[in-house]
Amino acid sequence: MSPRNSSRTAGAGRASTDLDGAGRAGGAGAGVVADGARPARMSSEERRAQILAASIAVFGAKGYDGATTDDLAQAAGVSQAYVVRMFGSKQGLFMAAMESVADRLEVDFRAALDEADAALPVGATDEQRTHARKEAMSVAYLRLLQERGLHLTMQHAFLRGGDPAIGPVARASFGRIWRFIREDAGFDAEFGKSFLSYGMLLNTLIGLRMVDTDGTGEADELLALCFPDLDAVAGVVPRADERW
Amino acid sequence: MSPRNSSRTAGAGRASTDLDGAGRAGGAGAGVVADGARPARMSSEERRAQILAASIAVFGAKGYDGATTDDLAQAAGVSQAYVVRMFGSKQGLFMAAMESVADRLEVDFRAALDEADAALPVGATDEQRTHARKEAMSVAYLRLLQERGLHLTMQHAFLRGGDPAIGPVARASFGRIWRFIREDAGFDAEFGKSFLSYGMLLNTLIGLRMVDTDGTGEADELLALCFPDLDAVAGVVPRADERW
DNA sequence: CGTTGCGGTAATCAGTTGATTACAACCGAC
DNA sequence: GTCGGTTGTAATCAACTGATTACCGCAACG
Repeated sequence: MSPRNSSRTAGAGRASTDLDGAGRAGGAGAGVVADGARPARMSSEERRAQILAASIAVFGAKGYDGATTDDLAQAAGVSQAYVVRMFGSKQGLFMAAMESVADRLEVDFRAALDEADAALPVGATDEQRTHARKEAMSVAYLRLLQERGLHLTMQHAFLRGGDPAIGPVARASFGRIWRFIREDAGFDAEFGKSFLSYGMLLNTLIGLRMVDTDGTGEADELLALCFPDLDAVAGVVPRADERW
Repeated sequence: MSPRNSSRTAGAGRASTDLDGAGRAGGAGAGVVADGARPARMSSEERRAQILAASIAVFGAKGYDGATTDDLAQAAGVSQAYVVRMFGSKQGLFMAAMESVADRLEVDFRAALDEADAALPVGATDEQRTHARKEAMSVAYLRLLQERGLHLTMQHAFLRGGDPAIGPVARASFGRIWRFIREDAGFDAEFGKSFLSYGMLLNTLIGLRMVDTDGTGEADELLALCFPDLDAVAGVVPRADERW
């Protein structure tokens, strides 16, 4: 009966009425294009990446239960039916998103450590090296705030340990990060604990949208302690009024 | 048409997780009773407390979006319509639950500090006293694991900063705890930060249901570091297979 | 040329779910 | 004993949502 929620259909508008110019887009490039933009056909691999990125943003803002497959689809610019089919289910998409997040964390951490090593002056002590590497980890973690929703998607996943399907994936992701810190990076357990603690506190402050709520200043003393460069962060972090 | 989900009605549904003693005795009988038992009429104040306790357990396990008003009602042993009417809306109930959690945290922290002071040997140094008080905070926080769902309800609330109604309540609760640590308890900001960090990491591990998943042992080195008495905790914390 | 496969959507279904309404049982006060 | 405020419920509504189905259009290929 009802045409379903107005925007359940795919974003780019006119789909079926395509008859007109029907133009066609430059095949090869498959650019992101904006313009008056065509729906643009792309490889399923590209679409997959696009949907994953959009999902991370949306899941981060609304959580697993709070995000509808329609939200996800709209954010990615495709139809609701498509996301469901491509990932089998909303659950499948969430698990893929979480794995994507863990991948990204590992990649960025590894790169940060390599850079820290490369930037080390010749003849630096082990202690100096370790310190630089620890610092690099934190910086990398904060820099990832630019990846919309990454921290919060992770946080939402970490609350779903009781889900028979998602739980194992979430634990595995957490486990990977821990293993990276201990084995690949070679930090001691004590640092591992405090680094993760710090990370979870940051995630919490972000989830609370405390960075920015310039009003009350509930605990901006804590904010200042947690975010070395608060101003820089404030421009990137999700705002309180931004439902998403 | 359909009589709604079988258990949407109240029925003699078992009282929530909390022992029957629950909030305390007080009232004349108000037995929880089992038997063939009548639902038993109670004062709205008692009901309110009962629903709140049940809600903390359920919201902790399923989150705000994941918990249905029917889940909440069943856990409290009342009808779905009743919880909605008593708190106005599911949102209202969640906000009340979060405030209840913050109250409980503050009360227990305060009591723990008082006890620590009382237990201090005469002539103890300031440093000894501070150390004992810090230790008492952590112990109190872990002991609160017995309050089913408290940590996870908090954690869920901390992810809803973007909600126009819940966000302010969540931030206020967090702010209260921070203010308690800094002003009432008088700890320095550095401790405040590391205490909260530790707390958020604990909440994460609990949300992941990592305590217990005896299987993989993803990161039990970390668990051992975080939980001073892991065995004691394992009996209380929600298990992975326990959807709620 | 046709046909086969794939990217992609509209329409729709079936099950949920928060809220509302109307009504029932109970208890204390007068 | 009955009247009124409460405690509490069954039934239902209207909206939403994840998934499924059936279909469209393009491109490459033989």
